[in-house]
Amino acid sequence: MPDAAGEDAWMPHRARDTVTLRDVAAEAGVSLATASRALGGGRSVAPENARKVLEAATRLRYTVDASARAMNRGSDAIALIADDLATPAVAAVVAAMERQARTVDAFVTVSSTRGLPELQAATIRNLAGFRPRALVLTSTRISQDPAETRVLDELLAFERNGGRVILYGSGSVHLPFDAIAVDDRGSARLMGEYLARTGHRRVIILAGTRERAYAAARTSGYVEGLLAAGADVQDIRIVNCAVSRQGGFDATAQLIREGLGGTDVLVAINDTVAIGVLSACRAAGIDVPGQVSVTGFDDVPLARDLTPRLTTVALPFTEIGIRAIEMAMRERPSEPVRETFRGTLTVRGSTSG
Amino acid sequence: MPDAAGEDAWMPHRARDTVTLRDVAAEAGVSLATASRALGGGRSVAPENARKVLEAATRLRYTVDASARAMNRGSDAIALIADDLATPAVAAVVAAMERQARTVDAFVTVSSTRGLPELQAATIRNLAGFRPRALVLTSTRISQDPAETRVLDELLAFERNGGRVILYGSGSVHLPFDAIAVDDRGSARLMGEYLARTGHRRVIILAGTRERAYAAARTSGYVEGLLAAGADVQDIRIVNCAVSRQGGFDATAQLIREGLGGTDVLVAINDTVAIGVLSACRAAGIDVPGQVSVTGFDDVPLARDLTPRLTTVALPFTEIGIRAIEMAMRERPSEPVRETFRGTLTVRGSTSG
DNA sequence: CTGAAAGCGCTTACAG
DNA sequence: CTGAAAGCGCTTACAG
Repeated sequence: MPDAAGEDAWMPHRARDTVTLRDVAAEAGVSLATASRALGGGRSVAPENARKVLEAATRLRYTVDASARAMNRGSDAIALIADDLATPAVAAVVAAMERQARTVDAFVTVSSTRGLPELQAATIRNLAGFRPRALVLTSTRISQDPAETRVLDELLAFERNGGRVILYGSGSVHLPFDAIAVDDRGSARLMGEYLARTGHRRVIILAGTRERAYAAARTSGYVEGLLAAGADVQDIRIVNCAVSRQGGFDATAQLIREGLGGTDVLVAINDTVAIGVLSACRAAGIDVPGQVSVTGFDDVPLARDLTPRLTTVALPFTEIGIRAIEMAMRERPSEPVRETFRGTLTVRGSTSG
Repeated sequence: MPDAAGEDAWMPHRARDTVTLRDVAAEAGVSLATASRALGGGRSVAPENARKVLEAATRLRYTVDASARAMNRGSDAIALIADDLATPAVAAVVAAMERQARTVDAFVTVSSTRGLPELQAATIRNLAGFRPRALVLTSTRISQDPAETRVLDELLAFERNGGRVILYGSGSVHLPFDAIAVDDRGSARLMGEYLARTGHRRVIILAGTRERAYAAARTSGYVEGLLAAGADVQDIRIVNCAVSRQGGFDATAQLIREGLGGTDVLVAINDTVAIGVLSACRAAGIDVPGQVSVTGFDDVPLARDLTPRLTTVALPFTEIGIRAIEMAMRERPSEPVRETFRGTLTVRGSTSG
């Protein structure tokens, strides 16, 4: 601590330079190397010395400088880049990642990009500067934007420099990185089959919008399942809507105005839309599931708290978060690994039958 | 690049060592120092050389090592620690912070702690290791937990080591750090006055729970305003509820079951609770604002999309985010600075009068 | 404007 | 098990 006035050491309330490993070593009466080993790897240090160092460290409130450490042994940070952190599904995955990371001495950092390719690329580049162990990218937005290739470039550059890249989401199937995917189609199919099996025949699918990566897959899955279990393609109607509570509300209100006719079920592209659907039904005095069933997809925490409780397809967010960390922590495999999760049909109160 | 087989340079698909500033300098035919200056400060470099360096850097896809840079000139990261990132109010502040940070070449990192003091302390410690420029802590949870003092200790230690600490939220008024506060009481008072002025006399306040730092202040403010504008204390009822959509829903459903009597308005502690209140009213066929008015607090983005649109107190989240960054970027003032924001009464469709 | 050199705070072969 | 020394990738006085 290069301090002109030695007196400063006695004035704990004055701002001072950071306490450094050198200070700890001095305080403990050992060499820098020993202090480092005692706090770091824990490799071969006399118990007596280890104790002295630990004590000195806590006495001095020493915190290792993560930058300096990262320069030598690599970072233990894992950076997640998502469109929007306030989405329940993303929040669930993040929570699981954080929990899992703690068990392997890693550290999760999150950033959001609103799904904008330029911002994604810039964020990757920024984060890459920290040389994190891995970058986990998840996006529900599809785009043919030229900026998209910049995203790919940045990812490749990061990997070339030794970082791990993990993709999560149904897009980007063709990219040369480890990936965690959700079998949206197969999962949605389970819902379609269940609905047709329980007598739902006239179906309206609130399919979201094309720029959502999962929209087409889920919609196809719904239709497939319905047909496979006996529904008639003539009785299935597909309606687009904004992917939000409000989008579900508006689309449903509109449908109600036009007349729901003999519709048996409103199948939403995800839980958030389904919540809007339920609100619109309630607002119009339509009983769910008495007059019409409603279903979602995701099983966000809120889904089981709604009235009625929402029948949906539960995605294993916790496992996904855990797996993402595991992939991030292991060496890069020779071939990209792709792991697919399927959802579980979760029947609750919003469907009849 | 210490590479045994020089041939590797010709095999772009093989993983290689990170490209370093030394490589850029060599490629540009200048010294390390000049390369550093051209990319870093921009201080005094011949235009010709600057161009060469920039070109070499992009050609080599060079990214500065943030750790190495941080060791020399300090980090440009600002770390936000919140209870829960998926809260709309927090999300709004984070978005504003990120945007503002970009304008000052800073970088926002976020972490969540579920409001648990142990996790808060551990997170502060972890992040402190990265020597970020500042730590912005926001928590809505109050606790007399002994672990709370560990939080304080970590914060002090971080500051002692030269970091900036910014608190945001109505708790922790007494702590010796720069703070951004919301005048919950004064803001709520505006709502109370408005309601009494527009003829609302029989009032039920859905006051949340005690462990929310802002609950008591807002409730007091509501009452104060109501009384100031002519309401009778006898006609004001305070009901606790969980601070969530479901909490608002349940409490309201219960009230409806007991009979709302001549209640003129249901005053929620925040918008999220108000959303639950609206749902419960809708479910019970109670017209808002025809039969009863409903109000919130925060003005989350969703508030204006509800049916009816929610009358609420708008908090200036964008300004708060901007201010937080500004405070984080400037030198520590000799005395802690405390800045208070007041909300704006925002009348929309959910109140009569 | 430029370069050689010292130094940021750590970790880790290397030789005891 | 331990310490002196080299080195991680940068930045920044210091002397031209």
